[in-house]
Amino acid sequence: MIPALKNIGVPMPESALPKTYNFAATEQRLYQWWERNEFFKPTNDPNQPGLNPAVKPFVISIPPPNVTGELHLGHAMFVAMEDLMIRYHRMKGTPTLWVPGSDHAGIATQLQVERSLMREGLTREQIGREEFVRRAWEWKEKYGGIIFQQIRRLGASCDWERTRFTLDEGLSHAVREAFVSLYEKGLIYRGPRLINWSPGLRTAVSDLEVEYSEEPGTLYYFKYMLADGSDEYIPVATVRPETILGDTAVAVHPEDERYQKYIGQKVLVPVLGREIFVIADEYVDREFGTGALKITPGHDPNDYRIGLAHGLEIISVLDEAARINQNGGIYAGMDRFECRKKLWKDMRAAGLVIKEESYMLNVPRSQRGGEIIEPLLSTQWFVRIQPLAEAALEAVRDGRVQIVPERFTKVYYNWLENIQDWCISRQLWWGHRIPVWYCDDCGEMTVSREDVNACAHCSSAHIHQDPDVLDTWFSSGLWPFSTLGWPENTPDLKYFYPTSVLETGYDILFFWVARMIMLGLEFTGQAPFHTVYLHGLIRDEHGQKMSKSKGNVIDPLEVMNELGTDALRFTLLVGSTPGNDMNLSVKKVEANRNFANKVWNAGRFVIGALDQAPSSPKAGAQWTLADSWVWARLRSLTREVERLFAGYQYGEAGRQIYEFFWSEFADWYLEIAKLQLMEGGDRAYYTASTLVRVLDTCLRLLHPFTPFVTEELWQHLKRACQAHPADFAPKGGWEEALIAAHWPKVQDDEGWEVQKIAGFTLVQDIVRAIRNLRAEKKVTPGKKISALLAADEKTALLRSQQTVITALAHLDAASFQVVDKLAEKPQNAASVVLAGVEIYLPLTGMVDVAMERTRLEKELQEALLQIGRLESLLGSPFAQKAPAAVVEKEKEKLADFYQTADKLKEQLKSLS
RNA sequence: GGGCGGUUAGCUCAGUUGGUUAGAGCAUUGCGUUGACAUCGCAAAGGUCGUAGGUUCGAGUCCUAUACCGCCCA
Repeated sequence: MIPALKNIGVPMPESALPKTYNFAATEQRLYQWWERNEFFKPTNDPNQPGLNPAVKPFVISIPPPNVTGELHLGHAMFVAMEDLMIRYHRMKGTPTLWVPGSDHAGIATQLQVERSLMREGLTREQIGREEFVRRAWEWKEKYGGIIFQQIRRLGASCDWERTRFTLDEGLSHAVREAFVSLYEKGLIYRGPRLINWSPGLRTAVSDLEVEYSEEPGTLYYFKYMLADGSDEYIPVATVRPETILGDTAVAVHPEDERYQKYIGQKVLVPVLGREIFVIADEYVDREFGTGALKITPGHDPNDYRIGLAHGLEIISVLDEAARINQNGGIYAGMDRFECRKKLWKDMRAAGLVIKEESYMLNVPRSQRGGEIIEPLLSTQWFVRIQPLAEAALEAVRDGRVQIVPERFTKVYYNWLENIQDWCISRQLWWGHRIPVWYCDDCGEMTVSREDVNACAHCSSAHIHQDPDVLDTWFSSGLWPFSTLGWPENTPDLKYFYPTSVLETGYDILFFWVARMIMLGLEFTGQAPFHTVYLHGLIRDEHGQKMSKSKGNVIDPLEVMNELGTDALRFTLLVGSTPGNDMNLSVKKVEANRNFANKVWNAGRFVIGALDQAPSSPKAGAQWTLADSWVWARLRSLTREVERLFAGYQYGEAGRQIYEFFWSEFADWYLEIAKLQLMEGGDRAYYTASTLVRVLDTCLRLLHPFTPFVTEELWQHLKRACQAHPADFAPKGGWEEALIAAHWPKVQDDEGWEVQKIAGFTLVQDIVRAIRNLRAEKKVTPGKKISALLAADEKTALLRSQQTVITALAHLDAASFQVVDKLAEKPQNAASVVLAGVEIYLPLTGMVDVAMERTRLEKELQEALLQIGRLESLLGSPFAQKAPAAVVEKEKEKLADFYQTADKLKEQLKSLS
């Protein structure tokens, strides 16, 4: 169903087509035209009368970009991929919905607003929470639309009327519902845990937001003196001396003979002099360091676990800014790294230092700021993730969700099988505030979907809401259904959920995809999509990560400005394979800009060709060899594209369309069409018809890749055809727009194709051979020469193709001759043999007999080589074991080479 | 430590049920412009498909081992 066109201007200018495709004058105009004519809206809309609920829609939720983010190639990639899928399904006639939206991006946005405050000399603490949030919204209103405009430039055919934002009322409602519902089920809890603390941002972050980087550091060896006053000590090694201040045990392996005697004894914490026990734990690696391990449960995840197991005291020695707190005695107030130096110095003075060693550290750094993350004991909110994870694992295991490429399923399993509870509270101001109120009187918590004024337990009005907000990914995790209206059972949710494909980069498989599956299953009972398609990351042309500091960033907007959106899209789509990173260079985009121009010019030619076609044919179609060939090839291409699309092989499909369009349709058929048009009459009529059909089909196949140039050209084509009395309309007539035109139908071969393709291939080979020979003999391209072909059983075929061969090989038609056999070889002729066809180019005065002999001998040798190869192949078990068709093919080749060799021998004889 | 990916032409990459002379774009070389396109055309050169084994009539493609590069998890 195509929406009716409103009368709001034509989609193209009236003037004749320019020689070069002008993307700058096209893209915006077409985009607006599509959007205004509601081509981006689903054709079967549950909010409109006449919904057919039985028709299954195709739905994608956009991976929401940061609301104040700027377009980068990652966006360009997902837009290109998703728009391709959307356009394809739309053309197939499926009701299609692509839901756009953006993410409030807690940390990123808050930082931006803080930065702008800083320019006014303000901090967020100074202006207070309420004012800060107000300003953040202001910021969002001001800059939040930019990313959408940029995504529009990429040609994204989203339904913009359904645009969502994670902090919208509806989505906030969904977040509340999700939080409270999980809490009520006991799947959300609050408590002190060792979490990852970002001292710069002053907030907790989740495990996923920590990245580990290998960095050179030092392993510090020192003495843990026994508390009994003896000189004995246990040597201990650490990479973080400042945490010594928080040590609450020294652990050794229970079977370690060196230290067994100390187990249960007390040792003294350096400088502080605190007494702590020596404990035994199998976790200790006897080979590492000294084999004795200091235990700091307050500042190391592994120590934390040991601490819990042994009931050790947990001492936190760092504050929110990672400065030493009062537990650090004389070091209180010092920065963590400063303290490290000072303490070590003091220990050295105290004679406790043994040695230092260079050591490769695994430093936890913030994914956001890059600062060193501190494991810190802190009271936070967590999602008890195991039950959710198990359901999410099952959904992939039993195939309800399919991950493409398949290898990522293993990564997915591995992560979910070892998942830790998810810390969801953030000490930020920009985000969904945690819907929990604490009572100042009775101390109880009130967890509520609605804002409350009184404690649910004692009715006290002395309550305060939890100051923290939720991890942005908590709201993103609800995205596929919250954007459709959940928790309300809206018509959109009923009809469009579950969505179809979730397309994104593999780098957020855990952050986002896994969480959507978990939360989707939990809240809707259904997997939020049936397929996860993961694309790779985009790097520079040498595989380096793009970064501002390296200066190798390619700005998609600049590329689009210079080379056009279609060129960029085609490059991203065709240059990548699922799940693999791609290296992008502007050179590649240029090549594809050229392709868009090629399409444009082929289109200009076809449109011009209409003038040469009579208004109606006198008789039924008499297809030429070229007509049949191009048609057969096109149908084969259509089948291939369909097959590849079904397997998410979009890149390969694009390459094949490119290949066909340029190397077959433009290079060969168009050239032959010129000849056929010149014949006039029915020949011209049917040629024009073929040109239109092939171009039309190609534009359809290409449209999901390069929407702009194809739509523009197609509109021109349609208009030109309609102006022609014959119309040449495709089956079913011309649709309003290519974006809503039907996708080419796959058709099976009818039997005649193989022979036509073989015949035409021979013509191509002969033309190429002649061109080759001419180039070799330095015959100027303009010069028409005569040719003589001896073609045996191919004679009739080649005679019928005389016009084609002579024109494409620049031969003199009058003296072109195809004969069955030659009684006598022509003298002074350059010759070549090809699939049993002898080709002679009489080049009087230009043929050096000796050189000709050498060349022919070389060719003969090659033929004999092949004969040898094929004979031994066919003499081997291959002949019995390989499928008959494969064997037959080889036999035919052998026969051809026999013929060729014989003829070469004769030619050589006649030369002497 | 575990897992995954890559290794194919000078560069960047395709090559998905194994089918027998391995493809493209860019770069290089030669020739060429009076109407589709110089954002082009015609032609040329360029590869023991990382290495070593194995399976098979047949391996770039499947299996095993291994080297190097990269990524993810711990």
